[in-house]
Amino acid sequence: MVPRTDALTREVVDLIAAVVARYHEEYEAAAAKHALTGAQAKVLALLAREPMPMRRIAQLLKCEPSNVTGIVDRLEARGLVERGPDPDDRRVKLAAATPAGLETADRLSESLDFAREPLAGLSAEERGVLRDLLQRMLGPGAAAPR
Amino acid sequence: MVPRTDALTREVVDLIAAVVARYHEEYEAAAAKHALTGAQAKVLALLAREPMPMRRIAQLLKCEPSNVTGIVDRLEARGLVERGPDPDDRRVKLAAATPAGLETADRLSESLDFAREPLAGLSAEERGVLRDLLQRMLGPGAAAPR
DNA sequence: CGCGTTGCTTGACAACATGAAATATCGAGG
DNA sequence: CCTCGATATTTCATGTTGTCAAGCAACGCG
Repeated sequence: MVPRTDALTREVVDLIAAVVARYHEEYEAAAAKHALTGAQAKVLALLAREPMPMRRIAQLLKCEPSNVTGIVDRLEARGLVERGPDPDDRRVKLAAATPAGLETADRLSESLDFAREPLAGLSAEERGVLRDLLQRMLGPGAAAPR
Repeated sequence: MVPRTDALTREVVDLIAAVVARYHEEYEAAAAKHALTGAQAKVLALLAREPMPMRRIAQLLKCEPSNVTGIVDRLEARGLVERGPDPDDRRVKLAAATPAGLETADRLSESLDFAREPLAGLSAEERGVLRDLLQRMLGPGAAAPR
């Protein structure tokens, strides 16, 4: 009987699981350094790039809008984020990072570039190969969202 | 000024972030199919391989033992897991999957082999290269825990 | 035996997550 | 203009995950 999944594929899947675990660990640790949770760090990073409606945050986080309300509440309570009106639609609230929020986001992004250190062990050529393989693995819709 | 992180590395970091996001999505979705949360699925998968003390589950999940108590409670309430005594140490409780738990874990693992499909687009040779690169990226302590 | 350590649970609490219901606004059709 | 369905956000209830501190039972060493 042919195994549904061959040994090599399984090995790669396990390695990916290890990468995922490691990524999370480092992400949470980096966020914690600034007294943020992972979810808060994600939202702050988004808003540091560009203000956006609550609804859009929920879409990017793939969660319910009612959840975003709480996360932004907590960021706002700490002065890292502000809610403002959308001039074009009074239903919408635009969340935006405050100057303090931008500053925190900056310091955060320095810590949370996971794999900068791990990747250092790879030559530029190898990083290129890795990029191509990951891109093909993720398929066509893998425009990097930075 | 030399950028702290070059464009290629940043690209790879973004791709890894995308892989992590995708992995999570699919993992949660697979777990939800069996009315399990991600954490419950992880614990069940561990116990399907081998019974183990609560303490060890906490170590593998990198969380507090008191947290594991709740997760195992919920799995036990659904008859997927059982707590038994450790013959060698009466402080220890060995958690083990029940037959129903094993069955659920089996069906689960079929859904949650992330990247089996994505990896299909890669040749065996390419998967080998990917494995080597990921291994080197993760460093020496990357023994696959399956 | 006595005592520090270990394994697990309990309780209080915060964050995250979902779903349903309430409110306000928008936009299209009559 | 007015109604009515759709959309954006919030609030509330509820459940799961996570932490930490405290408690209890059992271990094992001196």
